[in-house]
Amino acid sequence: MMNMNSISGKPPDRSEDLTARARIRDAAVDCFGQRGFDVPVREIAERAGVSPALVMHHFGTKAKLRVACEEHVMRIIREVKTESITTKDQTTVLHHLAEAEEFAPYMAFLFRCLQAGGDLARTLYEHMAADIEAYLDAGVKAGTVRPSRNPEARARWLAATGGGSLLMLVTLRHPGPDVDFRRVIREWSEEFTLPALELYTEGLLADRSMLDAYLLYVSDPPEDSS
Amino acid sequence: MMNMNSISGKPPDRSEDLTARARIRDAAVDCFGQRGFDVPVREIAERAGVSPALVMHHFGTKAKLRVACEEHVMRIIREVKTESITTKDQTTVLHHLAEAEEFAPYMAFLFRCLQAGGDLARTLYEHMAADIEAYLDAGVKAGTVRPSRNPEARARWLAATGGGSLLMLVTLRHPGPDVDFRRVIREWSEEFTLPALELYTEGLLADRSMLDAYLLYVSDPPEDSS
DNA sequence: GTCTATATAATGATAGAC
DNA sequence: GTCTATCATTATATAGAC
Repeated sequence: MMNMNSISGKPPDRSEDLTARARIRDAAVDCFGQRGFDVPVREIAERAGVSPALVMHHFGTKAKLRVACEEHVMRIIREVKTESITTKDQTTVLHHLAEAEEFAPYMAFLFRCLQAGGDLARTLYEHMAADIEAYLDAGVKAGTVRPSRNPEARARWLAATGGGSLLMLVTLRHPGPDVDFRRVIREWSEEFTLPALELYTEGLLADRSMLDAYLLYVSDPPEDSS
Repeated sequence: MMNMNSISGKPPDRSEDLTARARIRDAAVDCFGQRGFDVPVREIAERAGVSPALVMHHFGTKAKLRVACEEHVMRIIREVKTESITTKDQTTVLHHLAEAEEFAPYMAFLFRCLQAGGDLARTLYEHMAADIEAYLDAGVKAGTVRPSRNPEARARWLAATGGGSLLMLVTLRHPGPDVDFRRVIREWSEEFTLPALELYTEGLLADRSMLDAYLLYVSDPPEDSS
């Protein structure tokens, strides 16, 4: 559970012999991830070792630069996912990514997307939910996971609570611009693994009355006042 | 569970016969809540019906204006909470607040604080966790809630997942500046009540192996490599 | 392709009249 | 207390030389 740096494939090329365009894009991914999307173009240019004007020359606007970063990161994630497709455990791929040193910038970037909203955030959320659903479905078939009345809703809830609680920890504990993403993941694990596992295993409510009342309520709604 | 607009006390005075200072502060609460803390001072002034210079005259800087808003909102929340102290059900006070029309601006503001981080966000989070812990503790004593190995951690997890999932929905579904907070709450309920209740009642994992393995792991850690 | 220099726009904040 | 007018800063984006 703790030392599975088993992501084999090529760590994305970050060597110095890249085109300026690629260097700018990589610098932008780093800056956006560390400091959020409010980071000035000047800083991205500085990190890439070029002038601010060259950034605009290659990408037109800051918004387009961001889109290019999103596409690039998504492509990498997709590659890693399809590459580890043989691994049964799709769900924890993101977790492994978070622990692997060389993918830290991409994880930070994805996190900023989740924080800022937008198309990529929605896509990411859907992917997380779909992965969780498939994973749980396999568990149900294997008998290790309880079946659900609505597996899709359950997966979405798990994605929202998992990602959301992480989002919460970051905004609470890292008010400054720079986020040590791996540290947050560690804090999250230390603080929440016990209660989560406990609740996932034993539940929270001692009796079924609330659930039954809700099921009765939705099966026979009083009146629709929308 | 669905029509408890039972918050009796005075809806905060929003009439037109307020000092300009109070009108500016109220306008700021509205703007910050709807549009986030990036809203220009000019817009706050416009909504308050005064010049931007008057805003600075009364509050010095935008940051101080924000602090004044935070203090004002916290004072109102505190009043409502102490007022409904006789109600056993402290946890759902915030939920009722969210549904009550006249408190919507304050809830939106609090949400923006949670989204932006800072001192108030931490305070809010601690309050949520403390309320939940007290509520669950009463449930444990009454026999309706299962006991936990670490009630405080459980309460914090519930606060983080609850607030975090809401945060997630907002950033995903409301990319624009304006947020219809009550609508998000409604979506959240419709989408997540079933899976949450199901999981809280029946659990997720069919057997105890993961929990037991974790408990064994923490009781006898392999080696500390920090 | 890459740079320096500059235009343009937005925003927080100030000066000073009334 | 309240306003108009303005400043200073910062950001994105452009123009044009090399």
